[in-house]
Amino acid sequence: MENTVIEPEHSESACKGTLRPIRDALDILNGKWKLPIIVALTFGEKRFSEIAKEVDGITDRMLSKELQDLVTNGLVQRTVEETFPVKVTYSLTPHSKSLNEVIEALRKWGLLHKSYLVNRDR
Amino acid sequence: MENTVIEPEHSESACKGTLRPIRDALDILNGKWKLPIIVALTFGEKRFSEIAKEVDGITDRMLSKELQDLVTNGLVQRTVEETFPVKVTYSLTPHSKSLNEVIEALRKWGLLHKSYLVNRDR
DNA sequence: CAGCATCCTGCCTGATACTG
DNA sequence: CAGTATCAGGCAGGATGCTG
Repeated sequence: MENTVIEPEHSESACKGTLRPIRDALDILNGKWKLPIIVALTFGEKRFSEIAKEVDGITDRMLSKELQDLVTNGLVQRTVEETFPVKVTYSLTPHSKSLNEVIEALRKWGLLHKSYLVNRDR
Repeated sequence: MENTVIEPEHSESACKGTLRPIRDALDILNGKWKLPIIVALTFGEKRFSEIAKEVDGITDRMLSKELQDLVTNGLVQRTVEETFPVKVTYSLTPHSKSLNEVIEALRKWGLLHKSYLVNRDR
């Protein structure tokens, strides 16, 4: 039988159990750009250059790399239309829609924290 | 609660407006450790070494640095008891409680994503 | 337009040792 | 116990230029 590694009564274990999924999530969403890219795509499918325009300060190199990561992790879909010139569009996958809650929570907290700082430093 | 109306004609502006608070939040919560530290503290105030034990893999140096950041940003409170040896405890500030929603959303998404990967790779 | 190659820099991070 | 000092490595991320 498997060792049951989880003892619910120990708060330390409870803490670590809570931590694991959070670390998992942070590992996928790590870095400065992934969430901003996803947010840009929540407004609809976009082309490479359109995303670059929306996400302030990102370079082509970073955008390229981050998009690859996102595709690999099933968060973004890449579609190539064989026109000329080739038209490549990126869009969110159904699975990435599940990030809405995370994004909304972050957005709200960003606003809250800003107003907190204003009040504190006044 | 009022619907923050999104003007259809300026979808680019709407996107960037949404992006700013998210970038703000990510700037505060950046790095590998800040959220895990905060989560560890949601289970109650803790001493330096206790946090180090809960947050897997963190070094003293990192913990020290990150705690300073968190104190600076008003998310963590540092309390010194002048006993001998000195006892230092860290706890969340009321303001950092507002991160609960973010943390919960991340945790849920971490679990969701893991099950997504399992299904996909099977 | 889409996106990769190259180069470069700073920061994140780790390991070890040390103080009050 | 609660950190800080120092040294060092690696990788994220920025700037620029080039290809199909």
